Amino acid sequence: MASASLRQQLKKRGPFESVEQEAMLGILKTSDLLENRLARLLRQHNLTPSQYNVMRILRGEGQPMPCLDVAGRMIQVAPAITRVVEQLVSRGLIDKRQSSSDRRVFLIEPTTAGQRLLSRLDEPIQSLHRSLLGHVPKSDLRRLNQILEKAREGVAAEA
Amino acid sequence: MASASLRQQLKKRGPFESVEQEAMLGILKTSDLLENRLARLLRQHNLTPSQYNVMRILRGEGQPMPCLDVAGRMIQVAPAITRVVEQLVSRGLIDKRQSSSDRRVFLIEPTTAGQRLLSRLDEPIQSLHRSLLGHVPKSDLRRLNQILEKAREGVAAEA
DNA sequence: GGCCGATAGTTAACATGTAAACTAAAAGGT
DNA sequence: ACCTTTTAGTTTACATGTTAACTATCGGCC
Repeated sequence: MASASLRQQLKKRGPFESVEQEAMLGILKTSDLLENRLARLLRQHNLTPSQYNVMRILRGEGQPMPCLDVAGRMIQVAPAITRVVEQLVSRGLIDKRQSSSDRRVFLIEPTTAGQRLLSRLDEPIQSLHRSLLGHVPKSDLRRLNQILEKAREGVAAEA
Repeated sequence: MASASLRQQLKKRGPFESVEQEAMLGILKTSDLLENRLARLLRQHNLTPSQYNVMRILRGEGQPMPCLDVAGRMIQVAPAITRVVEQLVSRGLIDKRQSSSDRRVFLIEPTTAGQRLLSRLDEPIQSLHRSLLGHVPKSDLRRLNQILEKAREGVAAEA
């Protein structure tokens, strides 16, 4: 193993140059892994992650919501929402109607079909979450959530 | 605030249904935030995140590397690499040559121009990392890295 | 030595995300 | 009332990622 460790010595200036960098890469990589799994599950129900997100946000809100408000809660940018909303409307999962008080805004909300689909997904999604992260102790996950939230606050702040 | 808390009571079954779900969403959201910032910085140097990743992996390896090995270290799938490699070759940042021992494999490595570009990016990238995550105590980041690694192990395992 | 499965990589078709320019309606100042 | 600015949303053009089908080469096996 002498040559292997020699090569390591040559090629690595230490695996990471800073804790921040390691955290950055770790978050991005973990996120990709998780998102892949989620996408795979949703595809079985003919939903993309974006479509699912929109539905989930609408349910969380509990009342009709302007398109751009939905976009604001995702990372996505306006034009992406326009398309996703089109798709969901054409599949009969949400309704879209022009607001009477401000004719610029279009309000969207789930149809009953959309609500049913979302309910059917609750169990599989929960069970995916458990199967993906269930092996991590809950205390660690709580700690993780705290730290991530702290991280996001700072990122949003220095806009 | 009576009506607000009433509405909350109606529309929320608690913000999350499980720690796992909260962690999942937290990771995905944080990752999106960070990736956006990184992409913005890289764009100023005419690089996409994928292109930068390929370059970084090649530098880390320290010797010519088959295309698919590079793909393996990213989340990406083969065809994506083909295109990214094309772009990098056409911009003179990497070299690509057919292996003599196995003519199926194409080895890629950074050109000196590529190495220079990468070096020029080191400082801005580090400084981005610090500006994005510098407000989180290092001990928290170390803990975060541990937990994320643990999470990834389990996810990879239950393939 | 010729077939057969596996592997490296590419091509093509398509869904998704992003940026920039545009339309329509509201808000506000004069 | 009119004109300018702002805001909600769409359209267009393009870069990126993903899947499936394909080519070329290797390796083993008979």
